[in-house]
Amino acid sequence: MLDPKLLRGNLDEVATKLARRGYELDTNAFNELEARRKDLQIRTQELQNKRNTISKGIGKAKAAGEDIQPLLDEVASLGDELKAAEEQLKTLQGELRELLLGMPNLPDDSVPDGKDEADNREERTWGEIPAFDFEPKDHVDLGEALGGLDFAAAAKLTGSRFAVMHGSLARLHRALTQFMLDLHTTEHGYSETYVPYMVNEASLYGTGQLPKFAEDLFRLEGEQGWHLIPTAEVPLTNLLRDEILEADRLPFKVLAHTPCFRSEAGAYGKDTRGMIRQHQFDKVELVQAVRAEDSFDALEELTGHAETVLRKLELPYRVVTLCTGDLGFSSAKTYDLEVWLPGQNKYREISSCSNFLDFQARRMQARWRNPDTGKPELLHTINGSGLAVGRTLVAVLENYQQKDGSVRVPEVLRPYMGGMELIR
RNA sequence: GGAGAGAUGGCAGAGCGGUUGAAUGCACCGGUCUUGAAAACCGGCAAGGGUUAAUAGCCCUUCCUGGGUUCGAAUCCCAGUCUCUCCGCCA
Repeated sequence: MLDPKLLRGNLDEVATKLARRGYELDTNAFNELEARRKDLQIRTQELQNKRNTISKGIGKAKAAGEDIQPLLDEVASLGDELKAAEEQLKTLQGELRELLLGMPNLPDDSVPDGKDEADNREERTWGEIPAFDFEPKDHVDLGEALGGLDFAAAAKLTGSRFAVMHGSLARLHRALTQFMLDLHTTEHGYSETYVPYMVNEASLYGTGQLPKFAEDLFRLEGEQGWHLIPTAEVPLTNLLRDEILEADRLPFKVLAHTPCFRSEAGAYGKDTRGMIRQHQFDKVELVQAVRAEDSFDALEELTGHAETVLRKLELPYRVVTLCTGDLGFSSAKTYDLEVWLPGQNKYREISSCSNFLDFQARRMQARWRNPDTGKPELLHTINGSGLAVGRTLVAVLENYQQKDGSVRVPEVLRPYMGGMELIR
């Protein structure tokens, strides 16, 4: 959520920045709504003040044994007007809040303008794109031939966009997860965390999935309003909701390995083959919360942590800065890590690292106490995948494949695979 | 699932329908004392919002959440959430 004070004071500037990402802010409508809010709020609070003053007077008069009837008469006339004003104010503030909750974050100045992923800016590439002396297969052909990937079984058990893994590939999936967890906890300073895979609506409002993106989520039946998590970002970041951290707890760095559940509404026909786009996939998620002035450094650092996974796995990748049109709702700046997939002959997203500034923190009142002032200040939140496990498995299969259809095991994974060097 | 108890400031813990945003203790911050520290003593110390140039004043809201009663609710009523204890069931 954007700072309401920023909107009041710099509306045109905010509108200009929002326009960069294709969000049209009706400044006249906002101004009109805001003017009404101001009037109504001032009037309501005046009435409340009057009522409070008289009521206290009644208490005193009664204690002194005086006649309270004149005071009762005076306050009686207030009643209806106050009630009406309070109700109107509540409605109006609800409208303003809805508007604010539906407004995306402002893109950082360093974010390139653009319409879609074609306008993203490549920052750097790493690794050699492998040259094969045979026609490389994609992960589906490789996995099915190895007997480790079974999409037909998954379709029978559940439906499309699910996977069943067997044997060495299932183990490779687990090995990748363990490798990532160990790397980030021992070398990058994240605290391993176990979280619920279902969250309530307040948590989803906090990170920005609600109210606008309900159709992307799986909602469970029942009164509670629980949803399956689309990413561990939701439970991890919401650990800080309604909290005030002491300064010595910063930077706050946590990580979790969880399954992620996405309805993929609106993705019909997209990436229908294989494991690229599933309703359920595993991910190791990195989350940081830091002081405002540290957040862009933290974004670089966290992106580097995700890159380290790819480097240690020796998978070629590139880093792109998402353009304004491709930027996620809550993010001010996002780097995508795209891994090279020989089966598709292109780079595909495998991690997304974002700085949300105080956008999420304001929604969830996540603060830290500045010892210099003694006052709470909003945190800045940063997160990124480190990495999406399923897509990493795809990348390993396709980049490490051999002519005979076997797959070499990356060096760093061998300890997690009981020393196995080759999957055949 | 059944029965009972509870939810108050960073923590512990008082609180009669009326000058209670809330006693007291601990923690924390500042000061006095001290070579320094501790102790002792003095003072300060919730959050969110509005107004405003203001991080100054003033005002509003908040004692789990949402309704209600009342001139006035932390205190009374209703519904819900969560925690604890006992019983049942269970990985």
